[in-house]
Amino acid sequence: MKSPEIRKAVPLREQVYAAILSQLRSGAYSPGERITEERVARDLDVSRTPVREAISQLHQNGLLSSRERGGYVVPSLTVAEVVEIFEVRKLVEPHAVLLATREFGDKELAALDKAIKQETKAASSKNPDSFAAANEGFRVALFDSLSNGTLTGIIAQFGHHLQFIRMLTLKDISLRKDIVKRQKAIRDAIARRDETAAPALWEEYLSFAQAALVSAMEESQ
Amino acid sequence: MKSPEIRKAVPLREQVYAAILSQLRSGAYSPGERITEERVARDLDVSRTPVREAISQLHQNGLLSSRERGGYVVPSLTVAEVVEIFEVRKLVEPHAVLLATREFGDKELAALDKAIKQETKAASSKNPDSFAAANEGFRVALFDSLSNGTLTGIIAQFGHHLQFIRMLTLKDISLRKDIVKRQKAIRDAIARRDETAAPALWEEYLSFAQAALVSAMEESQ
DNA sequence: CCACTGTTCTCTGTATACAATATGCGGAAT
DNA sequence: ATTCCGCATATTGTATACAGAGAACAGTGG
Repeated sequence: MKSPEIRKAVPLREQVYAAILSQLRSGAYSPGERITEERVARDLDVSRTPVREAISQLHQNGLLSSRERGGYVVPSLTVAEVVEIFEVRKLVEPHAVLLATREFGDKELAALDKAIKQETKAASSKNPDSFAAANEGFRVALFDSLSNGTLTGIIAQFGHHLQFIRMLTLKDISLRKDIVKRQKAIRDAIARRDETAAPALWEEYLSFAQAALVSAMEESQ
Repeated sequence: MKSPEIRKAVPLREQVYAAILSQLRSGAYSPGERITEERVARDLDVSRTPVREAISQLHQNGLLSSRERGGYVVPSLTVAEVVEIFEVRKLVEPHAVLLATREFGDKELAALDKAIKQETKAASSKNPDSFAAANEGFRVALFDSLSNGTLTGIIAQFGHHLQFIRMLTLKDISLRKDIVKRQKAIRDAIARRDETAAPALWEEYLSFAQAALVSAMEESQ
């Protein structure tokens, strides 16, 4: 028997996906800029084929806009679109939290606690990246293990967009602390199986996050 | 000036997508069967490249399941999954109907009427295909022109699944007539801008459709 | 100086070739 | 007879080659 190495070679297309995504988040491409397969392929020193597949998936996930006659461009998210996303999140995610209050056991609560601990640790850091990662970890811990797979799939889609827009607000340290406080309250409501409070708290949290995001976007104009 | 011909060549990948989809719906592939790129490519007499892209999109839309070590298989929809989908639809679509009551003008109502007329015509036909198409037309007329693009995108995703499961129930002619009656009532509620009745009627309709579907699936076991 | 047109160049869409890996079968050894 | 090993094959992943559509641009005629 071979040693328990990583038997699963990571497909190039996924590495390319991650690479483009990280470049998008870091702002290496500016909104409206055209993304060409050839250039990405040269930059990453792979052939066009995996690049093409990665770009296609990015597009399916809403992280790249398609041009009229083929090709893709970096999307620019408007305030109106952010509001749209949050409207839908408020429709869907509170119900997911309700499921969590019904379904979560010790293991899931522990995952939540772990994410909250990481957020707490990262809350005062100068660089918001680690907090953003912990924040995403909380989302995953909360939504990814629910029984309704269709629901988790849709919520995961929002996550793709969030990777983009989250960074706009998380520079503010007092805001981060507020987020952690709210998430702790939600965790406790889930722990005591409070089917009324937990979804309501999450909806409040969404409204709060939406307001912070919108004002941050309007300022940065 | 040139004549207004169709300047937009339909990409092969989209033709392939449509071809596979139609074969899936017609039951040419049985659930659990493996789909190989080469076979589809041979059948349609194109190269593997567009086939590969079409299959990838089918998978992203949930119409093909991925296997553990690469490859795809025809998914088999269980009753539990159908219930999941309808749970989420009931969460999202009534709100979309609410938007419709606020936003629809004469043009959108006319589109609804046209779809209802086509459904009426097809209601008594022996073969359910034309009714299924008209039913999808109603969905498009109702949901595709709303202001919240994120919402319409998510609802469109459900449509992909519906293409599969709709056929299970539409053989029943009296059921079709019931559907048309309900959709007329919803159209009227939207026309008189009844923001309470229209979403509620749509939710009832969903519960009704869900029940019909579940019992049809349990019978066909 | 402006408009038109032909050319060139860039980019995507599609095909094909090559590589790597799983899969299934058959034979040999115990 | 059964199990294990190895080989042949099937299938996906990646690279490269080729074709066609637009876009930019320069040159020419008005």
